[in-house]
Amino acid sequence: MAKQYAKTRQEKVADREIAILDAAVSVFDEKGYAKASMAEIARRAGVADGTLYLYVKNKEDMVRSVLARFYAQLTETAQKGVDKRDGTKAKLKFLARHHMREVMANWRVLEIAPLIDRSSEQYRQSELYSLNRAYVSVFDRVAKAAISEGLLRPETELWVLRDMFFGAMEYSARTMMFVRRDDDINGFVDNLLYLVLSQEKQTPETDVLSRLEQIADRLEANSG
Amino acid sequence: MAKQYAKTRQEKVADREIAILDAAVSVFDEKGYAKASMAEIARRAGVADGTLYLYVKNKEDMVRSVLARFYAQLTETAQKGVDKRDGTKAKLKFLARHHMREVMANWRVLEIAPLIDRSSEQYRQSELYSLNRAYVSVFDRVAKAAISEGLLRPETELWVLRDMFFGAMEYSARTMMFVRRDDDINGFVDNLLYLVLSQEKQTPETDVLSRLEQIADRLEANSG
DNA sequence: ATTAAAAATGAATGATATTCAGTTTTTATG
DNA sequence: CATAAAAACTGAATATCATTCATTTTTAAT
Repeated sequence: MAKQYAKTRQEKVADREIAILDAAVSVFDEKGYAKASMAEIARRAGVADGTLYLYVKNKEDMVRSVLARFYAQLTETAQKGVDKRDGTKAKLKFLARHHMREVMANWRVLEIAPLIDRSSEQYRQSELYSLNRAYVSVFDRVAKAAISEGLLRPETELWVLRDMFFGAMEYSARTMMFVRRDDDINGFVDNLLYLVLSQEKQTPETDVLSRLEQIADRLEANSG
Repeated sequence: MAKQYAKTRQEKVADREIAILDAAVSVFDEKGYAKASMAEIARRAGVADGTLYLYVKNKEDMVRSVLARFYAQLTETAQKGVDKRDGTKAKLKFLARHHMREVMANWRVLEIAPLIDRSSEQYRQSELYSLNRAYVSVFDRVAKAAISEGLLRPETELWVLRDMFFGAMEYSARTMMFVRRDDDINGFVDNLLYLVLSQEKQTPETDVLSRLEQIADRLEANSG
C-alpha cells in the first residue's frame, strides 16, 4: 500500500531515480548499449529527455548507475544467504548458485559493463569500484574460513581462487545462456566446488552424510 | 621485400582490407568502441569514409571483422604451439600461457566483444562463431587426451572444464591488467593447472622429474 | 500569498554513422 | 593501343541521437 500523506520533494526525487533506473534497465536489457536510446529511456521513465541529465552525467554514467544498484542488491542478498547457511561448504555452494542465478537473470545489462573504463585512476575512486569490492569480499570471507578449516587446498592463493571461482561462473553463465538450460547450474556448481575443494576421503559415514547433504541441497537449491 | 610486379586488383583489395583492419584495431585499442569514430579509422587507413562501407556493413561489423582476424590468428598460433610441445601437460600449460599472453596484449579490443549479439540465431551461422569453435576445439582435443591419460579427474565433464579453464583466465587477465603484473601469468597458470589436473603422488623420481620440468618451463615460458 | 530555490522541460545544437550520385581505376576485348 | 564495361573509390549530404540550456513549472519557506 502506498503512503497516504503527500510525498515530500526528496521522496519524489528518489522515486524518479528509481523509475529512471528501471527504465534504463529495461531498455538496455532489450537493446544492448549501442541501440539503447536516451530518448527511449526517458519515455519509459515518463520524463523529458533533459531530465535524465539531472540524474546522470551521460549515457555511460547511466550504465554505471544501473550497475551500482545491481551490485548493491547482489551483495546484500549474497551476504544474507551466506549468513543463513550453516557450514562453510554450504555457504560456498549458496554463493556460487546465487551468483549464477543473478548473472544469468541480468545478462544483457552485465554484458555492457566492460564498456566502462576500469583502467583509469578515477575508477578506483568510484562508487562502482567499492561496490565490486564489497561483493567480492563476501566471497573472500567465506574462502578464508574454508582455508582455515582445511577445505581448500592450501597451496592455492586466495586471488587465484577468486579469479577461478568468479571467472569460471561468468564464462559458464554466458555459454549456458545460449547453449544450455538453467538446470545445468547446479551440476556446474557441483563440478566447480569439487575441483576447488580438497577431496575428502569417502568412508561409510561420510557417504551417508553426503547423501543427506544432497537431499538438503535439493531442497534449498533455488531458495534465497 | 615487396613484390616487383604490379599488383593485381585482388591484391590491392586484400592489402586495403588489412590496412583498414589495422587502422580499426589501433583506433579501438586507443579509444574503445564508443569513442572510436569511423572517420578516424578511414583517415588512418588512408581511405575515404565511404570506402569503409565497401568492406564492412557498419561499425559493429567492423568489430566483428577485427575479432574474426584475431581469432583466426590466435587459433593458428595456439595449434602450432600445441603441436610443438611434447606431452599433454606441456601442451595444456602452453595453451594457458599463450591464451593469457594474447588476451592481455589485446585487451581493449576484446573488451568490445560483448557488444556483438551472440544470442541471435544469426550469430550461430557467422564466421566469428565458427572461428570461436575452432579455437575452443584446440583446447578440447588436448583436454580429451588428458582425460584418456587419466591426467584430469574423470568425474569432471568436458564443458565444465572448458568453462573453468577459459573463464578463469579471462577473469584473471582482467584483474591482472589493472592490478598485477605480467609475470604473475606463470604463477597463475601453474595454480590453475594444479587445480584442474589430478594430483600425482610425489615419489622421489617424480620429484626430480618435476624439478626438471620446471626448469624447462622457465626456459620456454615466453616463447611461441 | 509571495518568493526564492529546486526540478523539469523540450526545442536547438553538435557529433558522427551511413548513404549514394558521381568519379576514377582496372580488366577484358578487338 | 583504344574502348567499354565492371569494379572500386570518393566525400558531400542526410539521418540519428546524445547532450545542452533558456524557459517554465513545482515545491518549500516565510
